[in-house]
Amino acid sequence: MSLRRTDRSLPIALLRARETVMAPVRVMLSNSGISEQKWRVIRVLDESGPMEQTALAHAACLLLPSLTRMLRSMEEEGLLTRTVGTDDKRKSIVSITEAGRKVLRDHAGASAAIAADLEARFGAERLEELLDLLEALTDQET
Amino acid sequence: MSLRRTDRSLPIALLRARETVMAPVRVMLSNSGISEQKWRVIRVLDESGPMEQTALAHAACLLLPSLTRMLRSMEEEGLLTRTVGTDDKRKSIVSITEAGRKVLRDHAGASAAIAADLEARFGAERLEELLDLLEALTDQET
DNA sequence: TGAATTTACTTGTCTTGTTAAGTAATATCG
DNA sequence: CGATATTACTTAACAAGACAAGTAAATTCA
Repeated sequence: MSLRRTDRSLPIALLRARETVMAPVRVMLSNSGISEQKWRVIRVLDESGPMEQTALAHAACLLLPSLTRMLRSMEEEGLLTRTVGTDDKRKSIVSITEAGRKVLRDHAGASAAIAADLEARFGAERLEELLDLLEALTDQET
Repeated sequence: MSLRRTDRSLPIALLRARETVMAPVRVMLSNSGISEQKWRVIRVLDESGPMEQTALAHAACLLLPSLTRMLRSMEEEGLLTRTVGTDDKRKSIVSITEAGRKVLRDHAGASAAIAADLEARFGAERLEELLDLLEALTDQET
């Protein structure tokens, strides 16, 4: 009963692939003062509109405690707002602000350039294939 | 210049896929008292033999400062040993111990079962295809 | 209706991620 | 040879990951 070679272990392969892909993104983000996690939060909010924290945490791949702390500082920075749910007062609805959208706009060009470079070097077709497989895998075990 | 849909963003797709795949692994590891990161370290050491910290950090996808801290506690737990390099005294060579190997053996069965379950549900062929694409992606930008 | 659950966060604690700065050993270059 | 890099870690400080416990607002159900 022996273990798989680490480069054929899916969790490890996913992690290594992500580290590779993130390298240029980290450079971009370090020039913006925003963390990788906050970048995901505002992207999800911009894409999906105002949403509850639980849904936001799930979509941005964050745990609720981490999100709670981040939202506090992001609210102070003016990137988003939180309002108590009208129907259900336990919920808090998070919305992106214009300042938040500006951060996205300010880096959309660099972000697109990084994606385009990857697509050119890895191949558009293989990239689509990979994204399809990843999406299928994620949908697998909901 | 707009951003890619988050489920078509490779960094985010990789992260989401990994979260999905890791769920059962986390359950297994929580029953062992060992963290996901320490699990990677002993797997790499078992696979590749004694190695320097820089190489180990790279192979296990950890930053050196994180590794430094982890190695201290793992050494105390008896999972591995560190020796100063003979030729170059800056280097420290890390080796897995018998106790470390025992941790691997103790969970190899559960680990293989999780991998087999995934393979069965996702399909062996698609899994190989996905691993090939991930490996190609990782090799892309060395 | 009201006691017991469940849900949606929040807080606390500890480990790990991340960046910058520090230290000691080795390599390089004038 | 000796001053100056460079390399291989280590330490420090703060953000984020992870798990457990806490709180307040719904929901369920006897």
